[in-house]
Amino acid sequence: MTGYGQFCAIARAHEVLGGRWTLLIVRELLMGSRRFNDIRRGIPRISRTVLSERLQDLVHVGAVTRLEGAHGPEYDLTPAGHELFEIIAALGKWGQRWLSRLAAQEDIDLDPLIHDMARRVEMKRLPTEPMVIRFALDRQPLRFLLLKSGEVSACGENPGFPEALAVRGKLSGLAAWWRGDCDFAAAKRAGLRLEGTKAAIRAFPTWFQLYLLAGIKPAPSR
Amino acid sequence: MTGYGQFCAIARAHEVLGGRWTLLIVRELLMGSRRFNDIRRGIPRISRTVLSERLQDLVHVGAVTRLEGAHGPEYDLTPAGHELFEIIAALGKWGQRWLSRLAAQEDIDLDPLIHDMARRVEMKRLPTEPMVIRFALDRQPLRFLLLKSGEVSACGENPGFPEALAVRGKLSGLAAWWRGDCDFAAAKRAGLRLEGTKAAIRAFPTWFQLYLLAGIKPAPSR
DNA sequence: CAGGATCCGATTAGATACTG
DNA sequence: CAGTATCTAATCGGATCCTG
Repeated sequence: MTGYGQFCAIARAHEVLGGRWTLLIVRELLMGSRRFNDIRRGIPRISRTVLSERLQDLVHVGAVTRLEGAHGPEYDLTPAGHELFEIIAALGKWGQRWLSRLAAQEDIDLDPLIHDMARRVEMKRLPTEPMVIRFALDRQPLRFLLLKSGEVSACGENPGFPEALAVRGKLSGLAAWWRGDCDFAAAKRAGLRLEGTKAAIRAFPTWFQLYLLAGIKPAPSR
Repeated sequence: MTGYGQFCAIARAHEVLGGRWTLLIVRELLMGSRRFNDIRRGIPRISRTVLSERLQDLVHVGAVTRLEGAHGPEYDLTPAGHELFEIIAALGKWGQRWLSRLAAQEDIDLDPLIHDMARRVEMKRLPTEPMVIRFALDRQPLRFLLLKSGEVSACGENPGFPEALAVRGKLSGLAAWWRGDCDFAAAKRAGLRLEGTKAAIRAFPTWFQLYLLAGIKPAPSR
């Protein structure tokens, strides 16, 4: 069957937005991604085929525009698309409040996390010298985060700057800290490790604004 | 693949709530349905198998409880489930504002509409005498709405009261009026017909509070 | 009424290869 | 880089039959 057969706006909205991946793509656009492969970096498990389909669907329902930019296609939200923020925010708030946060969230990828961290670097707090942070976590692919004034980017090999810090150990610890579940000391106790100069180790947690929803804390016990 | 592999609460919430039908079931529970087949009346296209699965999933994530009532199982929302209202409301608001309302919404079922109308009868405005309204629309199954003081119910045959009114013609017109897209006169011009005494025909639109989201109007042009 | 169990067809998604 | 085309594998959903 294809539709819900309902007059109700909730059902009709869910028909066009409820598909797998769709709202995650909108989330990426809300966070500022514009290019096809930029969106993919935030959602690495989506296939190109499906991303392409979903973007076309979103254009079709009027939430997204596709424009030929100077360096290739660019996607952007329409006014209707921007209003999807309310839905995304409500989903995120509910998730932060009610989904078990300490549960063994082992099946996550590093790339979306790095992608988010790169977007939320506090430039002003960075040392003036350019540097690179190495992420060598669990079974994740090796990643490097380049931090220099006015430029932050993630890549698979050191782009040629001094390695100020290495992040090792358990990805789940890094994610728990980033999500606002625990402070950095607890993340270390959960198996995250930093290696580098004492100064860099101490400063690292201050270089970022945490995850956008980190301030939303779990609902009281149960 | 099963999960999105993301740390993000939006993605994690979507993993447990984003399945087909799931949020519609929550909508029904928010509207007051408690019994298995009561939920089905509001969502006739769901199969019993899937409804059963989805309810179990919702119990598993902690949004719903299942209790053995005197007359069989009853489902209810937990505190976490009640907070899903924010997501549902955001979805509904977006749908009312941005989804084309006049588009040929021909593929809808009468039953969910009657189900909703039955919930939103304005008792005080009803005549004192019990009565029945016949719904004979398009290719929809014949339905009867029994209105008597303190009791409203929909059924497939006249339960034995005078038929004050018959509603005929196009279901899409009735739905458009109910959703708040047009007034009743416009619904008639779109192919809806009422048959009965002049007084009943005039009074009919006043017997109901319209659809919960009827007050949310479309976003300005485009 | 409220499901569980099974089977089978429809849909969807991922992998792969190819294009401008 | 940004896709499209095609094939196949996995998943999902509906119909049917059965139970307490």
